[in-house]
Amino acid sequence: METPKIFEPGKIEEKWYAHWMEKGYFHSVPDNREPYTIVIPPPNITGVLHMGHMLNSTIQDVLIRRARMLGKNACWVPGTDHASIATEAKIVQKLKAEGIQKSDLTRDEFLSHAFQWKDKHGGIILEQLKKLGASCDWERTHFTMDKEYSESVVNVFIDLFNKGKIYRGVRMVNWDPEALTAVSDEEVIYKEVNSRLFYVRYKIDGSDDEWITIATTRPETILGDTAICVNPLDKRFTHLHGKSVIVPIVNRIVPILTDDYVDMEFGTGCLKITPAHDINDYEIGRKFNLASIDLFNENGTLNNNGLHYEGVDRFEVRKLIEKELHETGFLVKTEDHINKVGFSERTNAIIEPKLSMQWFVEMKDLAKPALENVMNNNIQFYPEKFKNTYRHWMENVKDWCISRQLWWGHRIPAWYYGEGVNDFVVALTADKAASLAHEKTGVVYKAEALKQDEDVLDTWFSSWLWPISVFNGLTQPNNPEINYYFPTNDLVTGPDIMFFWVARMVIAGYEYKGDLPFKNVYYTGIVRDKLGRKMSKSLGNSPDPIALIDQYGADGVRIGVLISSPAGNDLPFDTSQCEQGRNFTNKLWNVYRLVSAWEVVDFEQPQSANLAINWFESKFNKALSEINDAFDKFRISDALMLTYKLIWDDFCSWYLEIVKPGYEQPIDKLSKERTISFFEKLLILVHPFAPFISEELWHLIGNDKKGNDIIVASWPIAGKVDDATLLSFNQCEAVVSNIRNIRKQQNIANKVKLSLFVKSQVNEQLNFHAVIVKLGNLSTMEYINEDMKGAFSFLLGGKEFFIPFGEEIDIVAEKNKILAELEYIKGFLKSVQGKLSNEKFVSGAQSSVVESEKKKEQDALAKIKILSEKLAGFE
RNA sequence: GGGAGUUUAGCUCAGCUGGUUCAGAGCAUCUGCCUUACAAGCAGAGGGUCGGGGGUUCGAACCCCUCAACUCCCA
Repeated sequence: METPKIFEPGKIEEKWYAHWMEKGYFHSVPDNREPYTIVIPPPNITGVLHMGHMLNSTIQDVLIRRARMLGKNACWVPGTDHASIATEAKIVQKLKAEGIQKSDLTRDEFLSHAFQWKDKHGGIILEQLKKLGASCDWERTHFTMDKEYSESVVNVFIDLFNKGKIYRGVRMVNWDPEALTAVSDEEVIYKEVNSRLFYVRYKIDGSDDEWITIATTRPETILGDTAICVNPLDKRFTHLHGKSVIVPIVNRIVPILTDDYVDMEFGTGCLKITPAHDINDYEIGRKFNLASIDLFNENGTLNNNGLHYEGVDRFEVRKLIEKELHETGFLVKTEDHINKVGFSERTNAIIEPKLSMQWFVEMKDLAKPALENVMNNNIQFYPEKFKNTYRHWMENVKDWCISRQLWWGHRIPAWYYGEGVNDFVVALTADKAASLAHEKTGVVYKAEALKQDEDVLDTWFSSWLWPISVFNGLTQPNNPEINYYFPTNDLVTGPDIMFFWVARMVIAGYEYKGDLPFKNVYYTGIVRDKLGRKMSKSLGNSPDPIALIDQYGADGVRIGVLISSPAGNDLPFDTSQCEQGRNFTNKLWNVYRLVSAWEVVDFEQPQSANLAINWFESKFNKALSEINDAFDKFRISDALMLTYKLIWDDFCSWYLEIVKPGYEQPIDKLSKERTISFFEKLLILVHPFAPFISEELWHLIGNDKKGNDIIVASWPIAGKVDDATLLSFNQCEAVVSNIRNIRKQQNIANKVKLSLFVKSQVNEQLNFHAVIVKLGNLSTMEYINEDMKGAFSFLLGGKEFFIPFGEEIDIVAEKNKILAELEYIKGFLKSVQGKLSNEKFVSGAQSSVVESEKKKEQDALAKIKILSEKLAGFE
């Protein structure tokens, strides 16, 4: 059967993935090998695979596959995150489409809908990862709301509460009026928006016609003003200190305060204070003990403090109140203005700062070991620059609002026995709570009489336990698995969740295991499109990864996303990169086509082949050390590029071209064996990047019989490197290139055989004589002592090479070429001599540097001599 | 407003402690080849005042100052 010219990935991917699964290669159990563990950043169960996952997962798979080949017990734990806000929103939406309102359902009914949805759609993204070749230990798949996992989360809450690190209180929080929940500071995204600055005048209380003008971007909050404030140093307002103003529309009399928080340059230098709806105003309000007048309902409409605007949406009120202020003469003017507005990360609704009763984690003490151990590199960040960002956040860490007014998530284990603020206890079960309440109050409560907190916990309050809880490290402390796999080795994630997740996992690691959760954190960049835009659903600029895999093959896509994505750098993605990846797999395929077609006959190995084998042995070993080094430094793209060049340039373009016999000629046994053995090793190196084709070819070249698979083949050990061989091969390459160059310039067809003459002081053959003859397509290659006239020539390593002119030769062009070269060398000599004649250089520079300059001078002089003689030869 | 980072070929990036023919790689481009594994290929070539300016040094892509542009984080 004819082997197709083009590699067809679709045919083999499923086959090998099923084979690997069947053999259980992905599954890990603790043994006496060294563990190598990665926990996947669990994607949202609502998610479908996007390019960010592709990048992230490919990197993890590369690391895992290489570790497996290095003989480690590789364990990549997959799973999904319940993603409370995103998922709840999705389910609410879905129910709405079916004509069901969330408010019509009980909590239990809603949750049953949610779990049904999860069971049906929750695993899509994991199935997609399989197409990519991800070698996750699927038997270990976890979900952040699994029974045992949930137990860990709730217990951690109880534990932190008992340690006094969790408290409940009324604070200014970020309110998402669409999701109807509080969110953490990290879930607010500030964006610049075009808005307007409204100048509104307030009448000074007790005056006839004296006014003060404030500037605000939020005129609708005027109804909640309880003061206005100026800078104490602002001379414009000194005469008003201690007076009061009348707030328009509500006609409330509020004081004029002074505080240096107020920026004299901004607006009018006079600020209205609405403590209920702005974090800074809130602080000022606390300082001056001002009343907070809450204006908004949970959904962003105005409440009964909004007077005639009650029930109207906050942005609608902004328009209406502008009109009213204008008509009543309070609005002085408006200006266009750019300001930063907070948006909800999940719903994109504009966040409303709102006072509310929530649960918080006190972060300050918890953060200490987490900061320390990153700063001292116990946990290493790649790239290191992210340490700065991390430190900045940790040093200014704020308390973490962890309660969410949602149903989908881990319900807060607080039980209320009364109406008072402190009438609650925290416990795992109602029974336990009842007895605690009894202890606390002396009153006997029935478990059924207690009311559990309605709120659930922030998703990240469960994700931060991920590296511990996927091994049940909290529910079964010191079980063999947690002891074996934890701390995990590497974490691969995006810098965008450094605070949400990475920092908090580090905190949890130290708090609950007294140890780091992972040793290295590799931050990937953001995948962007050709135009540099972030890939997103709304822009529609994100290619469908599965479609890409269908088009280019999983291996091609993996190479495509890795080929230019150094750690921490954004990846400007273009499908042409997948094309490059696919072309590379095709190249590998054709190596197989070539080598497999060689017919072996027993004859003596040609010298050129022998030389090539010796050279490639060294070349391979050298490249292998470089590749290992790149991996050790998490320079994955470099490792790939080194592998790519080793295969394409060194192996295919040089080695195979030397070894390969002429058309329909047989090959000797030894050369074929050695070639296949090199190819095997190269396939191993390429396997982490291109698992499917490497497995396929591994079997096609005969490893079927041995019954082993490349996925568990041993990573090669770098052997001896003979530098002298590498050096002389470089020379050989240069000679061949020069010959080809002359062919090209003179339009001499490749088929035409040439003669090459080498003039050399020492009368010995070049090391790679036979190789040059073969690749240069030479009829003869001879050594001479005299210059040759009537020939093209080039200089290399102190030797002069001549190719006699054939017929139609352009003498003038040849002469000009030599002249140009001479010119260049003379310039070079001048700069070298300039250095050497500079006394400061000779005395100041290291002697080795001076020596090398002297050597350069000698070489240049010799070259000039040769070129001048050559030129004379044309006369 | 505060902080961090980036700027090297058309694009994406390497370039270590300032010193070797150090200005590099891949892709893209151009030229010639359907040569017998691969045209998804082969061979060859061109292309950069290292963001601008100043300084330190015998010597600067690299160190210092300054200006500019961009990116990210925080408020």
